[in-house]
Amino acid sequence: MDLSSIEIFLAVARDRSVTKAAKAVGRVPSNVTTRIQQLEEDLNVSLFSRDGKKMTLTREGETFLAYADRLMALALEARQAVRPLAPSGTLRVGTMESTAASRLPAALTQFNRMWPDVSLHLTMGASRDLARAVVGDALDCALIARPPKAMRGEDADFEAGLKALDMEPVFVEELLIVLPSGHPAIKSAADLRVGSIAALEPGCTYRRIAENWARKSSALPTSELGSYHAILASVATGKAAGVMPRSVLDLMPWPTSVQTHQLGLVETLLISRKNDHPSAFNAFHEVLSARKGRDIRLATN
Amino acid sequence: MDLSSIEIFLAVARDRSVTKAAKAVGRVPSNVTTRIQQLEEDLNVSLFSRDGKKMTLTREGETFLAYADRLMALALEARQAVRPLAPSGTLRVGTMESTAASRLPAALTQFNRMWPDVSLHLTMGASRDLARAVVGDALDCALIARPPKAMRGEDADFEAGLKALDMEPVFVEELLIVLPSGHPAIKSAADLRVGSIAALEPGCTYRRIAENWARKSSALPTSELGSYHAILASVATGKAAGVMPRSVLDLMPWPTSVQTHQLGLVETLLISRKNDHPSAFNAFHEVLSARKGRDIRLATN
DNA sequence: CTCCATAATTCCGGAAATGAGATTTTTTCC
DNA sequence: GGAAAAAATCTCATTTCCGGAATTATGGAG
Repeated sequence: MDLSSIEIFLAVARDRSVTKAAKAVGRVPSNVTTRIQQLEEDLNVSLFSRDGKKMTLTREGETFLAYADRLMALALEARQAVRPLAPSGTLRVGTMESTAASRLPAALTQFNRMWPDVSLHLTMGASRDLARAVVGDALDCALIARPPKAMRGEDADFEAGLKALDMEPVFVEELLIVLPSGHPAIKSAADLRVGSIAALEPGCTYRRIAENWARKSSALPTSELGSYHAILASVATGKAAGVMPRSVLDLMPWPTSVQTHQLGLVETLLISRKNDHPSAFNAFHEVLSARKGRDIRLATN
Repeated sequence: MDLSSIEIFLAVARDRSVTKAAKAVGRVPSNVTTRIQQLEEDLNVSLFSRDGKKMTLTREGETFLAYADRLMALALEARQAVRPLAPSGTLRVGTMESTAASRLPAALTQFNRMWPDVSLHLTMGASRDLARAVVGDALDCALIARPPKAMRGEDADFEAGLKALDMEPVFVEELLIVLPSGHPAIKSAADLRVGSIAALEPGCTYRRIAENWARKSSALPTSELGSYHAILASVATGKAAGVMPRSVLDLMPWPTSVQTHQLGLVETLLISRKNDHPSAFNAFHEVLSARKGRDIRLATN
């Protein structure tokens, strides 16, 4: 029994879907299928009942889920416990607005409980600026979104800066275009019936992805707003289409009255300077890694 | 982090030796070394201090040991918990005298605590007879010693019977010739200054191994006794050399006053009919497997 | 002090497990 | 009934893992 199998199991159990779980843990679906099958064979019990496309836990799966959670928690605790010098001092973490809203609350709570002696300094910003700050030692690490492969050529500086850094994927976000409530479904930016695209700062990767997508088939201007709440308010007026990951949208008070269009999946990376990993950073890294498959994914169906 | 690495870690931690741990978990020493190194790298901490040939736990190793134990226990509990139908009824287990004495007490206690509804029927006997009983459905499973490769040809019937069974190694025993207290050290059977070799029944694998060894350089008769206590008493008279695994000798009341000679390592196998694994058997199998690296090895140094 | 036996590590080749894609099958939704 | 989507299956390249041989290091005996 391998702890990575258990991580995969947890993801499938939560998402009730091989495909989604695969995205969440950064693997390919066929692989997830086989790992689950191996686990089932190893335990000699069927963990999921395959009702067509849905994967629902069997009764045995439910009981195993409880143990799986405890095993992961215990493994994390073990990792943290053997740290020779208890992390202390300050850790300067940079984060995107969206990650701060959706993913960090739980993780930071956990981290604080484990290492109360570390004082966390959170800085919000766009991916570009955060990366620069890490390179320039103004931050110890940051959570950023890297543009998808196809767009990497456009911002050579950014990419060059990343070369000097350690990077590790910790989350996967589904990036959305959010449309006003009455707006018809769209296939491409040409179908947009709004006056602008509402996004955050220019250095924001999500904004760049959206602009890149829009540019192909329309000439909409971008209107710059300060927060995701402001963006959604702007969408609510009917004048703009917003850009945000699903995890953020799911937190918002208007759950149903918006139409969305998928722009694709974007990884969130934890970046840090190579060979400069203070104990507090490693602890933070471990806490984030342990949450990989485990975060609440709110009402994806 | 892989649970098999943790099993290996536990073995090394207990034995303070890569070589012994390798035997205990049924692997080759180089492999054990690598797995420990991987674990250390993964945790980014040094678990053992290599003082020459000894492997002693570091302080971090000590704290990890506690977690390792809990992880293995939790994993076993998880396995047992998902069993769809709780084992019940009876399980007929055959065992060698030696295994019953040294290895089973702890395992059976644990098993009884977990599955009080299973009534265990223990039968003691020689490996040959036990194997026959399993084939003939007089037992559900048995713990036997298989002759080492070199001797397999001699008892074709026995080997043929095993072909029809599932086999899995669960323990490794160090087989010894036990000499009377004043007896000089020996290199081979030719150096023996006793009248006979004291062993159990003819079907006993340990006896056969000893006879095979003796035959090469002496013509000593075998005197057959009914129990290991009887054998040791016979050795104490100075007239015989006894045959028994170290784990049994270690349990005996005369710890120091005997001289021993190593005959080699012999695996203890759990055998069962193929495709005939009642729930209670699987539970028993899991309990034994989980103890692989964990049993108390008494004063090997 | 040197040689020898023992233990750990390193090195290397074959075997097994893993993961990514392509393909197939099944199900659900039009 | 057909199209879309999801899971399972298959294949292949890659990685990892394991066992055995060679190497290094240590402690003990002469």
